[in-house]
Amino acid sequence: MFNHRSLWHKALDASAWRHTMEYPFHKIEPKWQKTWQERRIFSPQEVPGKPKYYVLSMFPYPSGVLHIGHASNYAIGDAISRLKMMQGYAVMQPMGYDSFGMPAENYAIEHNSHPRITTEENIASMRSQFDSMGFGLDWEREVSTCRPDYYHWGQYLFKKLYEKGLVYRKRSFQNWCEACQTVLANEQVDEGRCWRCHGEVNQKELEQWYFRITDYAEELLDFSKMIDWPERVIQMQRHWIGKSEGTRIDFPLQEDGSPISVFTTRPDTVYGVTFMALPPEHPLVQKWLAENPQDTALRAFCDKVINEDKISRSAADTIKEGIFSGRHCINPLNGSKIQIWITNYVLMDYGTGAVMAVPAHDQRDFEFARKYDIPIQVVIQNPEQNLDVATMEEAYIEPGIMANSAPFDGMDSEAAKEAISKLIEEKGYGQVSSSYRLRDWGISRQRYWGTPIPVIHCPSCGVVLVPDEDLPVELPENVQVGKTTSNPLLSVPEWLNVKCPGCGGDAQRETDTMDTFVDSSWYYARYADPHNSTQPFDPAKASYWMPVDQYIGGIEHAVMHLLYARFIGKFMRDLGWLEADEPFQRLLTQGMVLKDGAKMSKSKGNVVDPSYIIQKFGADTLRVFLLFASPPDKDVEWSDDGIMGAYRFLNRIWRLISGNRDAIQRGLQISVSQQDLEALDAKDKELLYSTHQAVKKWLDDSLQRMQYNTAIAAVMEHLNHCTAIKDPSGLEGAALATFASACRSIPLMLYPFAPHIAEELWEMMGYTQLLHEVGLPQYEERWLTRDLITYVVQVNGKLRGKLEVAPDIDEEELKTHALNVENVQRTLEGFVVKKVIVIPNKMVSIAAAKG
RNA sequence: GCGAAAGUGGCGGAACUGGCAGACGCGCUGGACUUAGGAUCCAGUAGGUUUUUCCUGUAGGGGUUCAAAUCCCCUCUUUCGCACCA
Repeated sequence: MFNHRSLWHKALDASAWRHTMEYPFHKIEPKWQKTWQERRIFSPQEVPGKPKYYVLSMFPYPSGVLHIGHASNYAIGDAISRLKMMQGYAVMQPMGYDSFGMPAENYAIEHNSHPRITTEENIASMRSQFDSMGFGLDWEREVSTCRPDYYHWGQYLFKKLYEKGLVYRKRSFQNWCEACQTVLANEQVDEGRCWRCHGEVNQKELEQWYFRITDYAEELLDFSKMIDWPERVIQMQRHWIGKSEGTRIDFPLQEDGSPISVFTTRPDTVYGVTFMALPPEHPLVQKWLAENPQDTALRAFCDKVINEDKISRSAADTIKEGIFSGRHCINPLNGSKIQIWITNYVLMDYGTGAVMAVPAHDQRDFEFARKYDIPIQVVIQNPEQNLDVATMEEAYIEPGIMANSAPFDGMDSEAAKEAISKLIEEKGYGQVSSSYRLRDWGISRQRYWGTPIPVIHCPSCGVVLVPDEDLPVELPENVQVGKTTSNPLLSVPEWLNVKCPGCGGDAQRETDTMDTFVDSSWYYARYADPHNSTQPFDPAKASYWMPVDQYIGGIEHAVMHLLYARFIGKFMRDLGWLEADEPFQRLLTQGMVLKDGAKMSKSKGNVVDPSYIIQKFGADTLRVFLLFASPPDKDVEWSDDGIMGAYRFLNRIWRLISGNRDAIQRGLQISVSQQDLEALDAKDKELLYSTHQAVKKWLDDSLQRMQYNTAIAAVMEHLNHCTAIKDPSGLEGAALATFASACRSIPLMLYPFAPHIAEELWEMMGYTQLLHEVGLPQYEERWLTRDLITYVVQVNGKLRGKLEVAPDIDEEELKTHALNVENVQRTLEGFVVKKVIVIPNKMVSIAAAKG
């Protein structure tokens, strides 16, 4: 907590109490939270014709403790939400819990309890912490992914995907985390380690369920439907999908003519193929192994490579190794005989899982060929320096002039790419195609605490989907969590063994559960109709609320969650459940809260507990600090002094308004004419100008730019102007009215950031409406421009004087004035004026040369 | 290695389309009120200087412009993403 200073611990010391600044946030905050809740202002209904605004912050895993990062994240969402409420939108800001998954299971093991119990306890505890922050969340729409009424529809969605051919099962080598005892999707492996526990990941052959996200690869590359997504996230997704265009070519095997398919982006190098590279996992290799059990050298090599962990195998600097298979295939273009090698550097799950190796023009193939003395054939000549196989030290990967490529010799290689592809298609050797880095999404997890996959395995019928009327397939309760080494659901026979819905014979349930990213890939739509018990949601309600107007979450979800959610969103659209092509119109990736430059974590011992801050300084202080410290998409550096600054700011406001309560109330009753205002003396008129300017800046920063730090700065600046008025109670007439209306704007501008104190001050001024009903503060154009404008005068780019003139001054007159400024005259001595440039309302710039 | 973003006081950060660099806050310095200060109020706070008067200054170097933190080129540093993707 506050370990580098102990100042505030003294704040609770009674002897020092009387001098400590203090506004009654302890009373105010619960009061308004209760009022909001009673009046249900955060539970919007669908009102046809009323514009809606859907603000969604990524739902948390219910750890039981509200972290400062949550506070920061949801403070941003709440600011947007309340701003939109002031603007008159029907605002929905729901909240729920991503409550399935390993952490919940591990937490229960740790506490020797059941995840259902610990999860519900944690949810209750988080709920009260959310409320103590004063977030405007619609709890009537709460969802929790681990409850049967939610995962029922996840199972239903699985069935729909299955029926549309987007689910399949495949036996293959998987990323296996030994610590978590489960498989991981490729996206969940980070530098060869588990994204959650950072344990080592190795390869295990398993049968797994997959979602065919690759069917949507092309559409997922279309980002044109988003209004405002960070370019960074789009780039990351684009790169993750990794489309490359090229050609698929079939190389017939010498022995029986059956084809080996390769994918290449360099069809122009096809005459330079000198060997074929296959990974040990390739089906052909597996077939050869099965047919020739006596080939121990091949067997040993394959076993070794497959069992090598993925980190070292996939690292770019791993030494390339291979073994000659003893077999050959034929290059269909020139009939040459090509050796087939089994290697450790080809990936089974990219392209076709086989590579035509062109050592002269691919660095990896080059290294391999040099190591094993495989011939190298130059087919693209470097126009600047002739390539010689004998002396080449690296592959030549640039374009050049075709050589040793029969009919294409002398052609430019870029042109040859197309010509050769065309020839390949004409002759039926292959076809032009695209390949994606994106893999299908493996959703099976060998864990207990997840959505059961609604499938029954029947010895005679095979895979049978659980009928709709039997959904949800509920998780059994009596599982010895943490006590099983294999799939936990296998240990519950009364759940496991069922009758086949097809033939009525003995059958077994699927014991894998779904990746929790499945749960979070459609929750945004469930919020539109969270209690529907006959379908995932009513499409009519979804049509009102969807898409999400503003989605907020961490950059860590740039690829996984956001890509999966887009995929399922598009699928639900294709089913006719949703109308929008994209579920999230705008995306804000908020920054992290750092302390001492590092992410807060228990292990580093630099965690700040938000409830401690709320208790000492109030939720409004915490929110103002978090929003003021930096723009929403940047990291926030935690600062104890910064908290004090925010607290001081709110106290100053409190003193200003509560201290001048009567004057303000009186001033608000006075009706003033335009003439009265025009006649104000300079000091009071200045307050009028600065009020309108502050409101304008505030509106701009908070609504257009979503830059709350500067919006709050505008309020602070405005406060400074208000407190500069020394004796407000002595004011009267238009001057008092001006002061009162300057003060009146403060709660309005504070509301999205510090809603409790804002409501209290508003009430103190004698108003009875809640602030979101009042609407946004307004400004008038007239009071943005002062009677006199200050022009800066520059000579050759340097500030040489200032000029106070009327806003409607004639340009020529202004130039004359500028040239006559004393200091300007002095600077211009010995110079000839070449040009005078006027920037309206800002400056006069004089270009002069020695003369 | 490839790609992207960023670099501004002691600190967090402002400066939106090129137009007074350092808004606002923190911290610091001095003062006021005080038994006291961790409250509050006032003044100051980029560096230098001849301290109402000019010079330098937005990672460094060049360029475009009347005018550059902002645009262009090169270099350096940091962060992030990807990393045998054929």
